[in-house]
Amino acid sequence: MSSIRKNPAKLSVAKSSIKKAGEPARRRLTPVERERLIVEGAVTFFSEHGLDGQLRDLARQLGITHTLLYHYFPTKQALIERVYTEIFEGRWKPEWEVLLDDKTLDVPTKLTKFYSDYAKVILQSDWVRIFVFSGLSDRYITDRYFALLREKLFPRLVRETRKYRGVVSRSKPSGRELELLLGLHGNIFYMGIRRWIY
Amino acid sequence: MSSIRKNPAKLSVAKSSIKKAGEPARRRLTPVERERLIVEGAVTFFSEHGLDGQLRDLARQLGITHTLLYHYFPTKQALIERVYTEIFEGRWKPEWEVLLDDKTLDVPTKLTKFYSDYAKVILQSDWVRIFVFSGLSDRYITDRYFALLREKLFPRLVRETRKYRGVVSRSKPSGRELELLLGLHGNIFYMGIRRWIY
DNA sequence: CGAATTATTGACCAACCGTTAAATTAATGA
DNA sequence: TCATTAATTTAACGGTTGGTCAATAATTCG
Repeated sequence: MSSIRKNPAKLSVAKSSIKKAGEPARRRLTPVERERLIVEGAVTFFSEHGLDGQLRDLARQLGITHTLLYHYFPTKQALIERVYTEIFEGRWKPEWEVLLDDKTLDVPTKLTKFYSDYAKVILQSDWVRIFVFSGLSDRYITDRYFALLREKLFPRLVRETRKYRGVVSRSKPSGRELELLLGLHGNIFYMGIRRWIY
Repeated sequence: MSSIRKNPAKLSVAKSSIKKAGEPARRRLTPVERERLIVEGAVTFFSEHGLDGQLRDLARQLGITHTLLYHYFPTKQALIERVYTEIFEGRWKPEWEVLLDDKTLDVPTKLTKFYSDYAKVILQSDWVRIFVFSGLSDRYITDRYFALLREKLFPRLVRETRKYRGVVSRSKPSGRELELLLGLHGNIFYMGIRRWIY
């Protein structure tokens, strides 16, 4: 694009006085505001361009220089980790756990309610695309998310489906049970793939 | 890793005579042999590292220099296109079309036979991963593959399912019919995702 | 208003990456 | 054995990329 690499030195003084009419007199945000903009912009950006997307492009899209990103996040990986907590932990609803633990509801009702709402959260472009991008590269995000599922979701689902089947065992999930859970989760997730990836 | 960037000049003469015992006396292959090795190596490499994988890494894995790749393929994109034809066109079996056109077999038999064999071809690590990698980036490969499906497969499947349902129309596939086909194809493909991506 | 604070930028670096051109050297045939 | 061919390597270039740091300027406050 631009073939100019180095500007003549000592242009800065003149520059501030020139200030083309079109330029919107850049405002200075508080750290909280700026960080918010960066994180939200990063979610969109990485979901479109993948986790290999370049910080300079992200910065340009945000209307800032890429060096400013380093004022808020020490490394690119740190920014990516923040994106993870924003999307995958931030959109996790603790009320799901409450719902599945509710002893006044019957199992089919609980599961239906849960999966309906869970699907709404998961079936979003940024969620699905970032998840797949990570699965294809270092799996940092997918592994962390499955750890979340294993801790907060799977035990409850195993307990509920056993209750429904009249099984009383409290032993670890069998291979078949895990298969069922992954399959269930996968079928929802696959709807996202079809919608957002091809 | 290696901090040495530039070797002292004029080492080449000495080098050939040194030739460490471990070095396997590099052989010179015919263009056909070498190209085979490159294409097969590229399939594995790109399926592991994505289409953004670096030619220098691919070359190192092949035991050659990356510039030699340019002796066989003018650009990186040309190599990727070759990988596409190798995997997605090369593994397409014309006998599938013959099978679906066979008028002596009933529809369920044909469809079962076809999908069983088709799944075997699709459910391979390199096939699935390269397909997804492409879907996430420029879609060059996925678009081309769906064009292949639209031309050689979908018309036959629409015809067969209509025959099975007793419908005689020869009109273009309805939205519901396309949905069915994509869903069928997608469910098989999703098994690959579960197995090879996360 | 003038000084202090700090959000933001410009310049720069080292490593990386696709690509090109020239030099080298293993194989072939006369 | 030696000249020819061409497979393969060495060298280098222009552009890109994550990251560093000193300089700049918008805002705040005494």
